Amino acid sequence: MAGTSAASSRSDAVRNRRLLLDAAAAMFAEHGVEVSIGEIAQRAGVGKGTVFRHFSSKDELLAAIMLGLLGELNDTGGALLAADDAGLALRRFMTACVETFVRDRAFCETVGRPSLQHAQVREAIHRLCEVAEALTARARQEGAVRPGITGIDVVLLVSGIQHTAEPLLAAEPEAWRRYLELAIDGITTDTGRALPHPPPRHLPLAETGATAASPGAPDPGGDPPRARRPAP
Amino acid sequence: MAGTSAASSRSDAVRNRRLLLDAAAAMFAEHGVEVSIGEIAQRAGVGKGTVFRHFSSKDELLAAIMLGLLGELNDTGGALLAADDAGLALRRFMTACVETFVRDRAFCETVGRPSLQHAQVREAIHRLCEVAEALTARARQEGAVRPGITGIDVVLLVSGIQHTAEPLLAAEPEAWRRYLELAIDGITTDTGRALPHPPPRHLPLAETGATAASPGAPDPGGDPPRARRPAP
Amino acid sequence: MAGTSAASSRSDAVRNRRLLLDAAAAMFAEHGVEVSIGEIAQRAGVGKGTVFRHFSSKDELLAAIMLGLLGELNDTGGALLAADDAGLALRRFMTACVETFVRDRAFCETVGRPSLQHAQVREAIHRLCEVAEALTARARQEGAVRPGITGIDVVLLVSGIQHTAEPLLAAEPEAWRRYLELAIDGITTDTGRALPHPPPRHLPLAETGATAASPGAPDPGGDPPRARRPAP
Amino acid sequence: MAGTSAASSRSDAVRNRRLLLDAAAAMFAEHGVEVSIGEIAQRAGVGKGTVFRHFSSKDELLAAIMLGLLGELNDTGGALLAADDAGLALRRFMTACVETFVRDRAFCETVGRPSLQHAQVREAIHRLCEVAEALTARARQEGAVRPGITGIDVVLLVSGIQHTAEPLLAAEPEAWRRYLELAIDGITTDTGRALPHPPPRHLPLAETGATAASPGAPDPGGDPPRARRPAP
DNA sequence: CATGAATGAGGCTTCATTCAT
DNA sequence: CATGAATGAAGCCTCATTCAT
Repeated sequence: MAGTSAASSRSDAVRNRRLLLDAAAAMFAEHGVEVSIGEIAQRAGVGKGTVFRHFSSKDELLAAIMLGLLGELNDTGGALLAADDAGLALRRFMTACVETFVRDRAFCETVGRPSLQHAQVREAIHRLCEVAEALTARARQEGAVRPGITGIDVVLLVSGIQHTAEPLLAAEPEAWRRYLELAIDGITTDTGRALPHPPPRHLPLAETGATAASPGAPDPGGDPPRARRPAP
Repeated sequence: MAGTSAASSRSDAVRNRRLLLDAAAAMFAEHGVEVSIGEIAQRAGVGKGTVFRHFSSKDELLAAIMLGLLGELNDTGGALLAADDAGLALRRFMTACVETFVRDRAFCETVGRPSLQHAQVREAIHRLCEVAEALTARARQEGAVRPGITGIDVVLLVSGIQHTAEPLLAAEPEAWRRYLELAIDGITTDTGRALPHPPPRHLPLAETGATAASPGAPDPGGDPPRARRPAP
Repeated sequence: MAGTSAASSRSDAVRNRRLLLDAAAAMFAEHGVEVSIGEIAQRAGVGKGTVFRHFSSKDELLAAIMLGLLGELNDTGGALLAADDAGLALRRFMTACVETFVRDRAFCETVGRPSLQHAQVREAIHRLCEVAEALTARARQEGAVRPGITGIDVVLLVSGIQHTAEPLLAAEPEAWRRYLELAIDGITTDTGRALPHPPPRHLPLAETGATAASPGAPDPGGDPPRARRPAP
Repeated sequence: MAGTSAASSRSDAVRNRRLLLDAAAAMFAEHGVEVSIGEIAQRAGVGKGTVFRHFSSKDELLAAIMLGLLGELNDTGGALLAADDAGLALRRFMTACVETFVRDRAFCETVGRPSLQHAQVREAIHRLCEVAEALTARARQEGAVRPGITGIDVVLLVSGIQHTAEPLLAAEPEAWRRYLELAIDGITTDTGRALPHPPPRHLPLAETGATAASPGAPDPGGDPPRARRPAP
């Protein structure tokens, strides 16, 4: 019903997109990926249809938020490459990463999982690993981390740190610092002994049918590759 | 007691119960707690109703599986208390824990989360923390772990290790050993510096209002305690 | 598994039937016809299958109980036919009826409803109406009830009295006496004015396909004939 | 408020809501509260989900219908308070009530039962009792009803009248008039004898623990308060 | 004969997504 | 463009009845 005059459709849309991203970011952060589109729309003060006008699916919306956060981390990491103290830079990068994880439930559920369907998110995670690798390499050369530690290790660790601290966070929001410190100690101290498993070369990010899976056999039972356990 | 009940004596029922537990264990392990009762029943080769004959709800079934796994770990930990080398005993306990986590997606989603509704599971986790504390205390006295590390730290860490390695496991099922080693190095090496956050006193396990819930924080709107981030 | 010797199968069965009838009577009385077979079996201390050995369906079991109660009322009514004071006899019959209704939730839900499928129950209700008619006729002749009141009226009224008092019974178990008195006053006092609707000739008891309904058209949408209400 | 909400403004939604209410009213009237949401949706020609868009649960839908009917009766009663002939006004009120009961199976199953969970429905029934009391009081002063008859008596009686006539209604839709007349005669004629039970003070409407529930009777095992009969 | 295990249809409810207004 | 109404698949759970032990 037209409504308040011949509204400036363009700027309205821009504003709505902003409202939507903010609302979705907050809701995903608080409630995780399971939050319903309806709740996000309500928080944004728009209709549910508007969500789908701006984002073709819930996954796209989620991806947009995640890309924003990943972008921030990539920027942070990039800036830290210019720091003098490589060890401190790495520590700051890891701190920034854990803070992001700790703040955002959906980020935890999305990043570092092999079930990532979204190409751009995979790409951004890949870049994050590269940034982490660059920072780690500098720290390695400086002797600030033990040999064999890679950027992927670092990215995986920050995700794990959040998970470690998770049960405590409601009562003690800063508890993650304890486990970050432990992890940094773990990758810093050179015990002389080699780690029992070679460093990961790359982060395997699931693809629905890319290289290996022939399109004719799309894994009908389909599921994120996980779990073994032989029948007992 | 509820649901799990005593013995069903009849041989076919026992067999079906076994089939059911195995199927549920496998499905929960592979697909996590979200797997549907229908799929479990199908895998077990029984009707949906049969699941509910043996377990009064999906939660009871899940709890039965989780209690089994937690029981195994508790037994393992208990046995290791008799070992000579306390440091090695702790390592073996942590290894056993991570192996369980790594094998079982639902275990990861259930244990160490603050949203545990099931009293017996909470109790078993509590016992796991006590076993971990006993093992850790011995290792601490022996100097095998740095001061201030507690059993709860250990339990939280093994959960985090699984999470850290998770993206690699499909391609490299033993990758968790790398991160377990890092974590053990982290809690072993005494850097002299104190950790930035005091050790956790207890694992906060959600309760609907039972014993511990302070009357001042009734959380009426109810939600898994999680997430910060004020509205932007 | 034979068990405790070569049990006297005959007397066992008799005993079980008794246990079952008592348990079913109590459960139907307390919880109404919706009570589950499982609960009845449990209360009787027998297996669910035993219920179906003795009664081919839940309806048969229900009918057996109802027939017992109806039989008692018929006997009571029959005995009262020999009483001197016909008015008092009728009052006593009605009192006995209401007491039965008030004691038994399933009796209320079953008797006097047009949805009675069970031939023997229909027959017993029919007999109850005849007994009521005999008592009423005597009272009418004696001038103890106004003209035009029939046995069917009486049977319908006692059912209605229970229903009237129902909401009060939990708090005041004897409240039905108030409404029984009102009803008796209603059928006793001759106002001189004729009642606005002719006395019912017979109690229409539903049949699933007896006389009218051709077996080829078994009322597929099937439902107790009830309710009109044109679209408003 | 809940569920029913304000206006839906959009014309198709309004139309569907209307269709839904009509369909639900008809189905509840015909088949009682046990009718399934699926059947209601089908009758309305909408999807099952649409029902839940308009009403947050089956209970809310039922309550909406019941509140409508109770509202009509309350309005009718209120208007009759202005009538000259208080006795006639009461008769007309009772007639309107019975007509509503007789038309609607769910209304019978809902109103006057102690198992009412819905606060607004309880409230509306309470108001109905007040209206009935006002009408009855006027009739009492006028000598049109015998002493001691209350509004609650009247409300209970109309419910009982429906129940009395129920078995006849399919064959003789107006048969209730006979029993209404009897009931009116019962409460009109002053026999001089006091009724055997004191008039009900209030209609006990089940509450989960709200206002009136005496702390001494918390009914922990929970069950619709009903049934006596000790275990045999 | 008795048991209680298994079945499976059917009920309520949620939610991503589509589409008429 | 925005809206929010409609959809329908899917999930959990109950229970009368059948049947292997």
